[in-house]
Amino acid sequence: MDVTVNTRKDAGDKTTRIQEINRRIILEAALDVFSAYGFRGSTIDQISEKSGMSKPNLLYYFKRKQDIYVAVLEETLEEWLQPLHDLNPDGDPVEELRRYISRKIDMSSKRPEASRLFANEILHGAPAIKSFLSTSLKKLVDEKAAVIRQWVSEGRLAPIDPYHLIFMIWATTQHYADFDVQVRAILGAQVDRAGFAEQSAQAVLSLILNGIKVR
Amino acid sequence: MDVTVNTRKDAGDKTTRIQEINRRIILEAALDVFSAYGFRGSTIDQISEKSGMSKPNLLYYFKRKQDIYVAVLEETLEEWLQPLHDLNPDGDPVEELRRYISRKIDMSSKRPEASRLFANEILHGAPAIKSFLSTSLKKLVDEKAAVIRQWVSEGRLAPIDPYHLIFMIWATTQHYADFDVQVRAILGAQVDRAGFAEQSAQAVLSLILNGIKVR
DNA sequence: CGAAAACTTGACCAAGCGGTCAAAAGTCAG
DNA sequence: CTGACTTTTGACCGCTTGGTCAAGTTTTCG
Repeated sequence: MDVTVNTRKDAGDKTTRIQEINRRIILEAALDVFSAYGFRGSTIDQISEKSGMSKPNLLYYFKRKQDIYVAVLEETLEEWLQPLHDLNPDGDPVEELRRYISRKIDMSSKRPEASRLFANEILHGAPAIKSFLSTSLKKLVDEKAAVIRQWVSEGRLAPIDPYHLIFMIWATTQHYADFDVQVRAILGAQVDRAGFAEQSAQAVLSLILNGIKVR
Repeated sequence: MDVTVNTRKDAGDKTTRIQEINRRIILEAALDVFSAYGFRGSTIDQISEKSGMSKPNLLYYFKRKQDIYVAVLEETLEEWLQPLHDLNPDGDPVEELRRYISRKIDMSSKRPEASRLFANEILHGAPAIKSFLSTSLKKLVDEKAAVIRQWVSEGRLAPIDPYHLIFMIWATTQHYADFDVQVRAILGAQVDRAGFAEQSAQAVLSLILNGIKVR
């Protein structure tokens, strides 16, 4: 089981209208279920129930449980990496990173299931996306790390290893989604108050940006 | 299933020498297995194989799979929180935080299984330790957050919300353990080179400490 | 309309897995 | 040594779960 992030639609098997709709429904239900319980912890029955579809019917659209899982991952991956893609070498370093961090936090708060899905997958050795990580993802990160390194060498950012900076941004921005129950246990009801997301964003932003600003 | 972090040894049932030894063996094997596959993803057979013990024998020491899981969590929790416990209100703020971060990174690099065990548990809603999180852990964090807040109000640290600071320290220090495969996919072999742990520690330390130093 | 294709489902199967049990093997105090 | 105990195990059970299948229903399109 491994993802190549292909653009589907192999050969000439056309997808019908019903297929389009039902795949959508299944993948949405599957994201919820897989992100909550992990691959092994989720059952096809849960997904079929959540999608209001009989199990054999669900298996009609995706031959195996793994196929659903891989499809969900594939679907969400691109969206998840878009902000990093958009990091602009020609922009202002601090402003670019601020925007990157903000978008990551925004995504984590609006689609925590996606964040947890990846967290779980990677936590358990990334069996389904290992090759993706060491090809496409590595390439993207190498590219953006070079940009950051360039900024540093031009004296527009405090000296910091670009890879570690990226890891730290990932870690901090996804923490609130992945470890939500822990954050809730400690902060209680205020997590649900309006403005909490902004407040967290502000804390993360100020700490990281302070750490990388030239002084 | 829920942990109260009790000190075991209920009533007067004495533990024999053999019990002592075998429980140890089982818990060690269980940590490996559970941290790699999660609760649902692990099987009693895996644990019994890893511990070189027959399944019924293993069940002789722990009646149910959950009991093993809870015991492992319980065992590791205290150790895991020790560094935060040791944060000294009377020490130098920056020095205290440097020591805290260093110890967390050290633990993550030396016992990544423990880190992953918790990460997985929390990621999936902390079914076994939810009550612990909102009692003991909350109490500890509240206490230490007050210390940090005090430091800030005395002008010995840059103004930052202490809770978010703690979350960020957790996020960054545990990232290298929890998302090891991703880090490896991107950085390749250098992860195994001597000094990598120190290099990561340095990056995390410099960024966070820069962010909280008064200037 | 009518038939081919697409879609849906109840019933079913085999493997995996948590857990039991009774009986055998080992340990240890008196 | 012996008998009470602790420990160990092979065989087994029932439930869950991924996946199949044949037969039915609906959609599509000439």
